[in-house]
Amino acid sequence: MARARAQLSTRLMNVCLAALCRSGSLERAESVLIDAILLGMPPDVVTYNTLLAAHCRAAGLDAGFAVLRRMREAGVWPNAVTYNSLIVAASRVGLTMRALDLFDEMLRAGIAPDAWSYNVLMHCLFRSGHPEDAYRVFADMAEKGVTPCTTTYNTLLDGLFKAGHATNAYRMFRYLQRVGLPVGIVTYNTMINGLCRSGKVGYARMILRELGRTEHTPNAVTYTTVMKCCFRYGRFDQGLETFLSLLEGGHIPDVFPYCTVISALVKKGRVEEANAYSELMIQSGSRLDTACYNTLIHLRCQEGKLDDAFELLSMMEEGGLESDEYTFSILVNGLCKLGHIEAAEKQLCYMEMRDMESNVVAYNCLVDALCKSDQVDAAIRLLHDMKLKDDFTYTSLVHGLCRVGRYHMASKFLRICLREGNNVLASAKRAVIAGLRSAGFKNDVRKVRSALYMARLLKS
DNA sequence: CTCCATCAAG
Repeated sequence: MARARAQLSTRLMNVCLAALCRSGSLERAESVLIDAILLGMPPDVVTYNTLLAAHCRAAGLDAGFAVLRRMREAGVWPNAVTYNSLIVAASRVGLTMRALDLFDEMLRAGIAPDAWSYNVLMHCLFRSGHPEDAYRVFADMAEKGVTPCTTTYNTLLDGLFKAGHATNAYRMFRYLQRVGLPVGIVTYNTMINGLCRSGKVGYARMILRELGRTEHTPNAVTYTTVMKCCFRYGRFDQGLETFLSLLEGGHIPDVFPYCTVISALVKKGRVEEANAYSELMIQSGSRLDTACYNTLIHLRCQEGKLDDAFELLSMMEEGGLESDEYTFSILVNGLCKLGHIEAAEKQLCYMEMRDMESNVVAYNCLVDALCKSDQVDAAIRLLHDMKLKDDFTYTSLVHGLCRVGRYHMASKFLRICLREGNNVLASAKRAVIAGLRSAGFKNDVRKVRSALYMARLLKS
């Protein structure tokens, strides 16, 4: 009887704890735990799992491990949910090997992975660019007799699209429908998004129409996906209408639609409307994350209000949000466009100090700005600092070199670029060939042509 | 009662 009462109160405490964790009051959740122990309510595995997931979200994987130690000290054994949360935390920061190790550790500890374990592992492998391993996990799941759920299929479909297998994803979707496997609104959203991004707009429209004939209700994600698709394919007014129809439906519970429409407006130079929707987003009461701030900073830069942009940056950092590679590329781009090349270089230095995983876009902005202001040699020097270069890097550089008449150097970089497996825009290729020809470098024209031919062969 | 999937930012 006393035991039953203790279990009931533990359950109540867990509900309370989960609510506090959800609202971000981790400290209060911890003090509730202390009070509960003092009052004789023993924490159980759910209590610790709740705290573990919250700590992982707030402070990362190591904070999660600290909770794992605490639960072991309290004599509470971790279960599949515990490991699932840790795997997610590892996956979130790109620690794929760590996630795989945790999965193995779970097996060694005699804890049977559930569908969620397989789902999170699959997702981790897809997002780290290992689709083949993800498919293997899916096969392994079936072999171990764990039934895939909606999330499993949704993860798989999205992964197929992201790995460039749109046709396979489409077939898989039809298969799921045919055999009556779970297909929900997330599945439809995944399909519409994937088809759009892989250029199969007609198919995307077909799936959207099909969605309208089902009992599933399109949600904010559906609207955002459709909007983005419109903006992508130049149907600006249609995209804006989609946003407005979502707005008419009442309160938008999500920042995604706002960010989508604001950046589309900024790109069009319609900053007044962008400002109006920024206000709505801020007033909507949703918590602004780094992407929201980045969108707003981009808007300020585009307006030429650099002081306001940097003020937003400090607001964001004071709010406990970290700037990311998007923030830096937006700032570098904004500074360059307003002629503050040195300040842009300073931002790149900050970025180097932060040791961010991807800085190629920020570098590209500066390379492009240097090339456009005829400081091609400075751009070439900058290229040496870049760990990774892409098509944009070389397109800017090749165009820049052609503009100042250095066609030989341009052809040299074009060939380096092709050798590295990169490419440049067709306009840059034409500029090089036309330039070489006009300068009478017949030999170079031949070399460039054969390099382009080789690159095409290797592609197919 | 606790853990996963779809949409936004250059």
